[in-house]
Amino acid sequence: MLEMKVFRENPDSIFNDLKRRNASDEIVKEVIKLDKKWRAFIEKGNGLRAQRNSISKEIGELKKQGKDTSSVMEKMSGIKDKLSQNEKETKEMLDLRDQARMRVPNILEESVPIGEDEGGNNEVSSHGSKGNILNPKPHQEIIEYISGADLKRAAKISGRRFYFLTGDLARLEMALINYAIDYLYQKQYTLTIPPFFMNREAYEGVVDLNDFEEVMYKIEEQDFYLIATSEHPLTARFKDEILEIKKQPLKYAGISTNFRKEVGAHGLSDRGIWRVHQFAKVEQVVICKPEDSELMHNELLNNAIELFEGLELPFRVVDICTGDIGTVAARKYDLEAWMPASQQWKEIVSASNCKSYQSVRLNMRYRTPEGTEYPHTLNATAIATTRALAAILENNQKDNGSITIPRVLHKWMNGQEKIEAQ
RNA sequence: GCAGAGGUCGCUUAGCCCGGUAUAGCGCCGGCCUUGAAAGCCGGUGGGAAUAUUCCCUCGGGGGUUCAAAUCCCUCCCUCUGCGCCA
Repeated sequence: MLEMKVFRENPDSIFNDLKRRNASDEIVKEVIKLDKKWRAFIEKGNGLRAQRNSISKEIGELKKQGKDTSSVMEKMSGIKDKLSQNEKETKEMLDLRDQARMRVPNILEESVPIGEDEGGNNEVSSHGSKGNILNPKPHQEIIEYISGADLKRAAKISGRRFYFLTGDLARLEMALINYAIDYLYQKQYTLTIPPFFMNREAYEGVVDLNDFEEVMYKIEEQDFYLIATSEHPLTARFKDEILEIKKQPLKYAGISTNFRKEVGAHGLSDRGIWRVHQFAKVEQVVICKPEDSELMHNELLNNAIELFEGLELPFRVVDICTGDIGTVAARKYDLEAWMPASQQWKEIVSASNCKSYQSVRLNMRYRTPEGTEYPHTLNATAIATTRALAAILENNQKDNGSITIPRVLHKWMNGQEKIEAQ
């Protein structure tokens, strides 16, 4: 949600942004209109309350002196009626204003490329080499012959898009997690294991409202949603608080299982463990002063790049365009791994600068000499295990069916260097 | 889950019994002092609306009683202590 002062002082910045997104600006006009009405109600209410307070004082004085109060009491009852009517209208107007305001997307950074969909994304850089694999097998086949996962029985007891990770592949997942955690520890990110359930109110602070239908699972009959990423609890953690951000930004490494409905996703490219309802992810989360957020965005992106360079995987960095970026982020970069079997680049990391969009909704501020200010929030994948595993399986497959384990992971695999076909 | 005690401005805390504009300390910011700093002293330090100046809101959330609620009543949430249960 955008700060109200943007609508009041610089609405053109929103209108221009929506033009770049090729989106309607009706909703912005609605917010501005409702805000004016709300302010008129507030003023009227303040006047009534001022009257009420002064009459109330008068009554106190009169009673102290033992004088008659019936005439002022009568005046009071008229004011109280008007005030309760006004309070109802004021609240309604504020609710309407903020319902509309919630639907206005973040203002994008000016350099975000313009485009209709993912086809408009810009490749920024590429890393590693694609290798030379003869007849590469897709990861869902490799999983079978190394006995790395059991999707069939997972489907029997849970449903499609679930899996048992088994043996060396499960060990490899733990190695990836440890690899990411140790890397971020060295960069001063505080490891944080969050709650996996969050209530609706907190959740509204960090996501697009559509996500409630399309992404998060709701616990039946209870005000709980399963988290879709540790970014959500880590960012919502300081809701309604005034933080002390000294020099250093607040930096966290979140780790959790993530739960996603994946509504509407189908197709060949989603087989195996690429798109699943449940997966582990190490996430980077930063809360910082506005002036630091661009720098921190680069840091998060560089961390992801270094992690995947360490894994010796071929990947590229993509600058996400206006049509593909969504409502919350002001700038977003993805890392896309090269998948030899399908000959496609596929998303493995997403790094977003949300600016103050989340902190406004969360009512999370930090103290400055002049008062309070909304901090910027940023998030980026460090390693999402299932996708990293799929990329490793496809890129590291050998002619004899074995999989070489990236060197940086050996220390968490008891020195094991490859996974053999069973 | 049961019983008791609690939730007050960034943090700590007084006020609650007995209703009438929220107290003090710490931290932070500014000023004085100083070669510089510390200490000391002085002032400021939640949010909103409009501004020569003001006005309003804010004591965990919601509701009620009252001319008037941090204070009384109801309700929900959370924390602590003890008991119970438990990986």
